[in-house]
This record gives sequence, structure tokens and C-alpha cells, in this order.
Amino acid sequence: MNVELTERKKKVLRSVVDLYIRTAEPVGSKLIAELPDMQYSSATIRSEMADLLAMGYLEQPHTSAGRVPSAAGYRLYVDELMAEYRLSLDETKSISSAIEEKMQKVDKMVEKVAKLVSQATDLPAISVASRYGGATVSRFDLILAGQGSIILVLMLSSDEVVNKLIKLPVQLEENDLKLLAALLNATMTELPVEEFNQALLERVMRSAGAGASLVPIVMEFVVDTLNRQGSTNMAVAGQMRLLGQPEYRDVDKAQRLMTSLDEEALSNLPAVMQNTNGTQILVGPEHVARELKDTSVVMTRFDIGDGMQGMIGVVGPTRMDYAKVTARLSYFAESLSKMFAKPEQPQLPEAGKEE
Amino acid sequence: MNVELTERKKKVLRSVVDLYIRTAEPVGSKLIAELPDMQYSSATIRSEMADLLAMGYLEQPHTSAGRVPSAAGYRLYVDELMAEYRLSLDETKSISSAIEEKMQKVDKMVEKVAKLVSQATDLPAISVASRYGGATVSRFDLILAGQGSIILVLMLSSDEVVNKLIKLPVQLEENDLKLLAALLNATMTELPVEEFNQALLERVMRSAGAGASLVPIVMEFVVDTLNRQGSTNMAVAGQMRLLGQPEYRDVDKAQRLMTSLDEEALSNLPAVMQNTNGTQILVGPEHVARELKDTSVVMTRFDIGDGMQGMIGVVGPTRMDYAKVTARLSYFAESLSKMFAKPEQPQLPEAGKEE
DNA sequence: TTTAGCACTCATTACCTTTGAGTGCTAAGC
DNA sequence: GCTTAGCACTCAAAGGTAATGAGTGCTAAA
Repeated sequence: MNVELTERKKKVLRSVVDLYIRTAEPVGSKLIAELPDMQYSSATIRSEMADLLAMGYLEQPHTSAGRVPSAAGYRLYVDELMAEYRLSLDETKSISSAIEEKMQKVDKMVEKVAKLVSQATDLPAISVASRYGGATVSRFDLILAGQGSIILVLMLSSDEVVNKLIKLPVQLEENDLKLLAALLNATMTELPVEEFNQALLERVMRSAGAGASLVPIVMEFVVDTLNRQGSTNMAVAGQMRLLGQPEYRDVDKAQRLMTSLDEEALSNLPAVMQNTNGTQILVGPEHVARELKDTSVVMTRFDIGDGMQGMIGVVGPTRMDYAKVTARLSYFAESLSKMFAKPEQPQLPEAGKEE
Repeated sequence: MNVELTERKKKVLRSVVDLYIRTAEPVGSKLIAELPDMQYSSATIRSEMADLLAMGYLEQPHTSAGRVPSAAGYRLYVDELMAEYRLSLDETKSISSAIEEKMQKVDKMVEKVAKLVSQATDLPAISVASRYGGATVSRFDLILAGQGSIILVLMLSSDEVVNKLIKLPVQLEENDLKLLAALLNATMTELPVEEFNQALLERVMRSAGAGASLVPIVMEFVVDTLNRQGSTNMAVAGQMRLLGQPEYRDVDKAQRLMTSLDEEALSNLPAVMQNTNGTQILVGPEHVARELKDTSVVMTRFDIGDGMQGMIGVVGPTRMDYAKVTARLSYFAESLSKMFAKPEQPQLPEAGKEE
């Protein structure tokens, strides 16, 4: 359809989007004409805007109102027109120091990241972490803990360590445990989840001797853990920030969007994870989702070590400050990747420091 | 001031509150007169209501409007007038089955409970868990995990088990670890957090031999863990549900309340924890908090085993269905207490079940 | 090709009127 | 002496109309 926009048209379009992002009000020709670096009169702007309207880049809420960017307009804006937003030193600093505070476990981390991103962008944020490879157990340990309690420690291929306290009616000796641990290590390490079946259970139990009654419990826990590992972990934070946006003064609208977030986001994101890995922007109706029409999503991937990848994103009105949001999100992703790249520096002896 | 209310006045007051809770609209004399078990005419009701107004139990938004309960009116209502709400079988079932799904760790649990409570009451909910006694380490274990990695396993006095993967540049033998573990168990168990000081560190390091470089790392982790154990854990969920309430159609109001929740709740709750341990209801201006005027809080304690106590509560408009909310909350608290009372039933061998 | 000018459109706002729910008071009834 | 019917009065909410003004489209001149 349209071959190419003239430079002037682009300039006008950019101005419209910029202004609309700032004010959330339809922008008129006069306003643009008064912009410092705009050398044409409002009449000229008017005719340019009429063209842009015809081309589908702008929309008109009603006859005598200013113009508003259409979805296509936003698309063009984010793809070509948008000025790079340069993060100020303050901004990078506050993001970095926020991330600095060590994140403990992965599931906790996901929540914290969501919260931080939401804070940094003043929009609702989503954070997802998921493993691509299935983890396996790389090592079993059994520790006797007194009064018939046993601690089961699993070390996973992902270098994570999980444990479970098992209270057994049976009395077991230190030696029984050693034997059982050896057996488990011999038969159950490096196995993907799928292979933990009834057959394996029976085979192992037969050789287990005194500790046989422990085996099913161990297996259940292993399967549980590996499944949990494989699953996706996601968190939403700062939903309330939507209310700060003028387009969601309508409570019903805000509510509808927010309730759809939990389920909706989930179904959308896998698709994105497989695609490009820069920052991705979904504008309005491009969504698969049903009623997120005047809503946009900006998201970025980041690397976590150990076979995991993460994604952070924000949700907001189509009229959001894409430049700023993108910049902050990217910086966030970068910082996170960096942080995970040097995990748990071989720590130098230094005690008593607290978060 | 007022000595006692006549039965009839009480009946009228109860009707006003009941109706207002249902409709969120000022209630007029005619409406009450038409109530099935009300044997007086609207004129009589009117004069009774005038009295109640004078006594401060009712308020009048404007001259020609119906009446609305005042804070004092709500207070009287929840203290004396409120009819017990009987949970239906359906309700108890859905609450129970929601809780049934095992909650893993305490911090995860807090969030889950908040979510469940919010769901059950359709209001924003808070959930807090905190330990009263300081935990101690009751057992140390060190496990060699290949490539210079060591797994440190702590068993706490609360029966929780935590671990940490330590990557050390130094190479340590199985035997070194055994010795170190024995040393740690001899010197660092049963100690409250406060005693982990520089002196202890130095003393232990002196006797540690080959594993000396590990000691500071272990200690840092221990201190960290014990502090975390002592700290309060709290979660807020379902903030968005506020928007469903007509009094918070005003977005600004909802937003103000919600932002104040995070900090405010924190400062309020300790006070309550120490007080009564039934269900407690804070009505409107009784709050310590600043701008929670037409907001009430209903909360209940519940027992977690192992030196912990929990609290669940909801936040909502003063006009909330106290009876229903209280009933559900109490049932929740009971179920939770019960669940924690029989933790981790000595499990019978049974494998392959998943959540 | 650009711009000034002007008639026109239409959402928003302000202002006024109407409506009706609900009250307070008084006088009659039980 | 309670209770209740009746009635004038109040006032928020709803509806309807007019004024306002931002912004447009078009035309004619520069």
C-alpha cells in the first residue's frame, strides 16, 4: 500500500506520538506547529495529519478533535521513529543497586525481579523464569538427624540443592543409610523425570535392604522436585500502578485487564520466548489476547545460568513511553544476565555481613 | 453517656447495618418498615432512627437522605448485634480443599494463604507469619559434591532444613570435612544468633585445621539464616478486589489505600499479635493509620507449629459483611492450625502421586 | 507549496429544571 | 402515651439546553 513516508510526515507522526505519550490527550495541529523545531504552520501540519489519517497511522476520536496514533502508528513509531532514550546515571545506578541485593532462590527471585521492574517503570510487570532442559539429580545424600528423622539432600544437575526432612517410624542405622545412599547414587542419578516409574521403584526397592521403606518417599520427592524444576515460574507485580494511568481511570477496565493478566500472560509468553531475543514490543491488537486492545506489552529476555532463561516485561497503555520503558527494561535484563553470569563468586573469607 | 438501647432500637440499628452492608446505599425508614419481621410503620422507625442519629450510632449524608451506620454503630453491631454467619457445607469444603494442597515452605505458604483468604472473602488479604523464639542450628552437615563444591546442610531447631552450595578454591578431603563438621556441631549448635561474633569465629577457626577457610562462610550463612528465621514474613494479595467494592470506584481512593497497605499493615500488626487471640475487628477511625477512615480490618491468629504464629486478615470498606468475613476467616484459621498440628504425617510408602 | 482566514463540528462544561426518595413535624387514632 | 397517617419541605441525582472553545476542512491569496 504505502510506499514510503516523506521525512516531514515522519516528523509530524513522531511529534504526535511523543506528545500523546506525554499528555494522554488527542493532539491538535496547533500544538505541533508550536513545537520548537517545527518550521511549518498549523495549516500545513493539518494537511499532513490528514494524509497520515488516510494512511491509517493516525485516528480521530471525533470530527473536531485532535489526532491519536493508531496501532499502525505506534508500530511505525517503535520500529523507526522512536528516539533512543539515554538512561541517566541516576537511573542506571538505582536499577543496579536494586539488583545488587542478592536474590536467593529462583522462585523468590522471580517475584523480586517483577517488583523491581514494576518499580523502575511505574507499570505492572511480569517476570518469568523457566528451564529449557529437564534437570536431573546428580547426587543423593542421606543424613541421620536423630529421633528417627532423616534429611534427604538432592543435588541437581542445575547445581541447585534441595532437601527434605523425612520422619520415619522405622529405626535406621548410620550404616543402612550409607548403603542406601550409595544405591540411590548408583541407580537414580542423571535420570530424566520420565524414567522414574514403577519398574524402577521396584528394582531399587529389591536391592535396598533395611532402607527399602524409604525408597518410595525418596522417589516421590525426586519426581516432585524435578517436575517443579521443569515448570515455569512467573510472578506479576505492581498491578495497582495501572490505576495511575489515565486510560485506566475506568475501574472496570483496569479490573478486566488485571484479571486477564494472570491467565493471559501465561498463554502468550511461550510464543515470545522462542522468537527474537532482543526487546520485543507488542502493540494493541497485535496481541493474541482478547480484550487488551489499547494495551501494549514490552518484554525482554535475559540469561540465567544453568539452563534457565528469564523474561521480564511490563504491561501498560498503548500510549506508554516506549523509549524510556525499553531502555530501562534492557538495562535491567543486561544487569540481570551479568549478575547471573558470575554467580556466587568464590567467596573470600568475610563474615558477619547482612542484607 | 447512653445507658442502654431498647430492644427496638437495637433491632432497627441491626436492620440498618444489615441493609447497608447489602446495598451500599443509605437506608431509609420505609425500606426498614417493609422488612418481613418489622411490625412498625415507617414513621415509628423514623423516630427511632432520629434517636439513634442523636446517639451517634447513625449518620446522615444529607438532610433528605437515608441513614448510614457511623463507626460507633458498626462497633455496636459487630460486638453485640451481628448474627452469627453459618458457613454452608460448600463454603467449608472449598476452603478446606484449598488448604489441603500442601504448602511447601513457610515463605511460600504465607503468600499462598494470603491468596486463598483473598479468594474466599473477595477482599484484599494480608497474611503474616513470624516466629516468636529465636531459632538455633541443631545440626551441621557438610557434603562433598565434586569439583571443589561443598553442600552445607543446616538442621534448625524448628525442624526446618536449609542448605547452601559452597564453591571453594581449596581442595578438601572427605576426612577434613568430617572433622570440620564435628567441630561445628560441637561449638556452634544451640547457639542463638547473638553469640555468633568475631570471638567465636576466631576460636573456631583456630581449631579448624584444613577447613579453616570454610568457617567464615559457614558462619555468615548461619547468621543470615537465623536472622531470616526470626524475621517476619508477610504477604498481601488480591488488592485488585478492592475495585469491586463500590466505595472504591474512586480510583484515587483505592490507590491511596493500597499503597498505604504495604507499610501501614506492617506497623499495625505487631500490636494486634500481642493482644487478644480471637478474631479482631478494627472499624474505621479506630485504626492507628492515617487515611483508612472508611476502612475496616478483620483479622485472626492461627497456630503454626515450631514456635511460629500466623495471622490472616482482610481489608475492606467499613461496610463489609462482617459476619460472613469473620466466619470464613475463623474457619480458615482453624483449618490452618489443624493442618499445622499434624505436619508431615509419617508417610506410608506410596509413590508417584503428584500435585 | 505554504499559509491565513473562516465557517463548521462536536465534546465538554455550566446552568437550570424536574423528579423522587426521604425526612421532620403535627395531628389524629388506638 | 405510643403509634401512625398525612403533608410540606429538602436536596441529590437526572435530564435537558445553551454557551464555550478546541480543532478541523476548505478556499483563496501569497
